[in-house]
Amino acid sequence: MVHKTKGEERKAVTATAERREKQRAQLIDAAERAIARKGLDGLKARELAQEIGCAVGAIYNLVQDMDELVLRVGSRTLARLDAALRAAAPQAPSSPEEAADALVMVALAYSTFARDNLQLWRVLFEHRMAEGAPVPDWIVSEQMAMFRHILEPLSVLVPDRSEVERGLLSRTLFSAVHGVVAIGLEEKLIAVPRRELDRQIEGMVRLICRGLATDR
Amino acid sequence: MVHKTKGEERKAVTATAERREKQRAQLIDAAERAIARKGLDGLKARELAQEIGCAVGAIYNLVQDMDELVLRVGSRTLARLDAALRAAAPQAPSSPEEAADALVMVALAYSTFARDNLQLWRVLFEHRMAEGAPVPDWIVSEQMAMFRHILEPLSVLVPDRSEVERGLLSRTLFSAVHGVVAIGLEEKLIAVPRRELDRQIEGMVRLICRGLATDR
DNA sequence: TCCCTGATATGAACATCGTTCACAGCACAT
DNA sequence: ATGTGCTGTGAACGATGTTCATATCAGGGA
Repeated sequence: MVHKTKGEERKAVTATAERREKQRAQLIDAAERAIARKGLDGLKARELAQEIGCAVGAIYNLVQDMDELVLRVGSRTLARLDAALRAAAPQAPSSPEEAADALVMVALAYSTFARDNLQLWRVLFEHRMAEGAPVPDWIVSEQMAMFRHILEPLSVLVPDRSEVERGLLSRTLFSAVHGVVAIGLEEKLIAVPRRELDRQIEGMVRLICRGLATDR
Repeated sequence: MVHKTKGEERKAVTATAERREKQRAQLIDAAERAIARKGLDGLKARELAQEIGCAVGAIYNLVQDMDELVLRVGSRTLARLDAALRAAAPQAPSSPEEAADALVMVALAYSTFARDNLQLWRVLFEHRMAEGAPVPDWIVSEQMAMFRHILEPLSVLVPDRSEVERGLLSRTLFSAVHGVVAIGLEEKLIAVPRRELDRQIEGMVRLICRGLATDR
């Protein structure tokens, strides 16, 4: 086939690429299950190959790296987390009190999600790119999207502050809640019972909200 | 040597054990340097062996595991962190205002330490025990000791709350600051400049302190 | 219908880990 | 001097991610 038109190429590509896309989905599914069950270190190329029924080498036709695979699983997790946070505070608050409630709800939803998806959630923060770390930009934008769930109630709570100020604040608030959850679920320390953890989270968020609302 | 007295045994042991202890210190030094320079993944048994001038197998006479080595490095880091936090708030505060200042100082010292010892600091939280994870109890007690730097000012700030309540609060406060620092230093997201990070930390701690002080 | 060619799948091979182990050498008591 | 128990040695082992020569296949032209 010396001469190959665009159309022929596309047809040929779509024919095989369909299978490929399906198998790629299977691969990500398998990887997701493996991580959820055995953690990030439990992800083995050979096990995945066996599970989706192909040779080890074939994986590298579906995905460039193991890193890319982890990233794609992370993307799914991030999407589910986003949905969970959205469900926690469906409509925009119309008063500072509602805003505070919304922030508490989002924070507790975050805690619940992390607990229910412990291993997958950990991957979002544990995983580090190898060496030169050319972080894909779609990851960055996905991360930013998560702050939105905090940014909206925050805009109701402190409407007088500047946009960038609220951006920083939302990031700080998210990070604080994340820290409490992360260390609370860390079994290296004495585990905190769920009730207490949720109580601490709510208390902290309310303290910050009250402080923000009554700020000079 | 059918019969060996206690004295003989001790003498024999101390003779070789002295070298061993010295070499073990060298090993931990080398591991610390390696981690500080190249991160936890840059810690290789063969490189360590070459650096301290022994065979790979000899490492396992000085240390049971690579895990134990990481733990020992972590212990050192924790000790330095403890010293840094102690230096940040030397004397016990005598008023709620001083207590709040002390907490801010400790939080900023934490941020500074994390920034200046990024890789070593990360190991404290990244590292996970293999499988059955029999976490050594000296690690736990060392971790608890860190909360003390927060617990003391907190006792001045909210002297009416119960002991256990303050314990939980100190843990929560630590976790919140840790979260802000951890995500702030994460290069997977857009890096936050140091000034802004410190400002956010101070702002958050002051908000929480004010909320605690004026709590009904 | 029958190749022939370019893409794809295969799994053995490779590099690199942590860890183990049979063996050599050494220090020291006898 | 001599044997004996400890200790250092580095080759070997078992995993692991990744690559690559080779086999297989799909599908379009005579």
